[in-house]
Order: sequence, then C-alpha cells, then structure tokens
Amino acid sequence: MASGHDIAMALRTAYWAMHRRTEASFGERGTTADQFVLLFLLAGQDGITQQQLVRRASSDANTIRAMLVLLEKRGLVTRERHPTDGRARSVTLTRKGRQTYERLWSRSESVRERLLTAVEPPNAGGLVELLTQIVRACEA
Amino acid sequence: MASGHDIAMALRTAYWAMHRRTEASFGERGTTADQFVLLFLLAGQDGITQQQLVRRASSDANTIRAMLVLLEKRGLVTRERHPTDGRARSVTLTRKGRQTYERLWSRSESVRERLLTAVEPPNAGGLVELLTQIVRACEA
DNA sequence: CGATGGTTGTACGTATACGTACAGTCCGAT
DNA sequence: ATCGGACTGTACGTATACGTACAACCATCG
Repeated sequence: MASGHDIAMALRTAYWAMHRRTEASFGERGTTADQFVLLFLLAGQDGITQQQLVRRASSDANTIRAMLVLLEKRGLVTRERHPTDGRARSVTLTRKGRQTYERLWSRSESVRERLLTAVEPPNAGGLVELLTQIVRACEA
Repeated sequence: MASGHDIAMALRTAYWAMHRRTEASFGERGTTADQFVLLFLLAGQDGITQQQLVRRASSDANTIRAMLVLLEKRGLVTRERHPTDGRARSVTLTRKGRQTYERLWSRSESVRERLLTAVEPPNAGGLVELLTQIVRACEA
C-alpha cells in the first residue's frame, strides 16, 4: 500500500526526471527548462507583469526577477514600466525571444509525448486531477 | 483532454507545492527538505557510499557532496574512508543527525497525511505507479 | 607487471528557489 | 491633503541542481 512518503518520493523523482529530460531535449546550453516555462507564459500573453508570472509559474518574485534579468540580457524579453501602475513592469517577448521559444517548444515535443504515452492517454486527465488536488492540499 | 504539456505543468506545480509545504512543516530554518531526504536514506542504512546516495536520491554527485559537506559541518553525519574501496566514502548518521531526522520526520507527518488524503488513499498506489512510469519514460 | 578504462570523489562556475530587508508607488481612510 | 498600509519590484545572502574538468583509485587485459 502506497504511503504519503511513497507519494512524496515518487513525485520528487518524477519531477526531476522530467526536468533533466527536458533540458536534454533542448540540446543547446543557453536556455534552461525553467526559463522555458517563462517563455511559454509570455508567448501566451504579452505585456504581463512580473507578479502575474510569479503566480502562473508557481514561483517566487526574487527568482522570477533574476530569471527575467538574464533573459533580458540575452535580448529575449523586454521589461518596460507598466503604463498605468507605476510600481509594476510589463514584460514582453522580443522577436528573438519568440523564435527561441518556438524552437525549444518544437525540440521538447518528444518529452511531452513521452509523458503522455507513459501514463497512457486515458489516464492523463486523472493524473493531472490528482496532482491538482495535491497542490490544493499543500497550499491550504 | 489533458496534454503532455498539462502533465508537465501539473507535475512541476505539485512538486514545488509539496516542497514548500515540507519546509514550512519543519518550522526551523536549519535543515532543508532536500537534506531531509538524505537523512531519511541514511537513517535506513548506515555506512552507505555517496554514490549510492546519488542514485537513491535521484540526484547528482556534486550536489550530494556539497550537501554532505554542510551536514558534516553541522555534525549530523560523518564521512569516513570506505573500509574496502579506497576510492569511496562511507557516510553515517551521527546521534545528533538521527535525532534531527526523527524530529523532522515527526514534524512533516502532516504533509504526508495531506498528500495521502488529497489523492484519496485508494488512488495512492495508482498515482505512484503513474509517476514511476514517467520516470522510466524520461530516463529511457 | 604495465597500460587502459571505469568509478569515486573534488573543485569551480552558473542558474534556480527562497528568505529578509528595503525603495518606490498606489490607494483608502481620516 | 496627507498619512499609513498594501503592493511591486530590487538587493543580497544561502542552499540546491548540474555542467565541466580533474585527481585518486580500482579492475581488467595483454
């Protein structure tokens, strides 16, 4: 019978296995799997604030800032003052950033396929649901 | 319908939610959730080599070494030359290390309960199985 | 033997996660 | 009108993940 500890260790192992496989799929060293998550979020909505990225990436304001600074240095994103809220910054993908995102999305397609076939597509919905329940339970 | 990308994001979010909740459960700042994994493995088997810890913690030799150095500085583990293999090091929990481990295990009990009840116990085995499949698929 | 290749651990650098402290800005209450 | 609290982002420090390079040691083969 699986215990809470078994779930914890399995979750940890699976996350890092996926993370390593994702970075390996990129082939190039420039962009990390975590940066890719930001590029994905930015590709879905331009002009988003750093705070929104923090929430959507389930990360931390300091971490997000540090990552954006690095991405900005490489010319993949711009961080401009927010038009109405003087405190906030509005983050946007540059053309180069979007190209990088699209290349990495394409290269990591095999990882998403691995994930899906590993769980057998009919189970995918159930797995996502269970993981979501875990998030709710941990944040409550 | 859940896609490979949905699985990836759910897995990432769930892992970090659990990680944060675990550190929060410890209450004290001294020991991290990742160090706790090492203490758990050492509590199960004394005199283990660093390489074995690398495999069982699904981590990296450099990371494990750095963590053990910190734990050794705090007097929680000892790292002695392996009796038969001159290359290896034999890592053992000190009495203080075992006490720390037991205290943290007790404090994190609520996290394991959260995980178990979040997925409803009958689903726990299936979840662990799916996560294990993901590991296999990513490492293949 | 001696050479070779694999294993264990070390050293150093970069990126991420996150805690604490702080400056600038916004907004509601008095 | 301005005061005070809340919010956004910044600065700095520590721990972890991991890549590359390297030293020490072991095992095997010729």
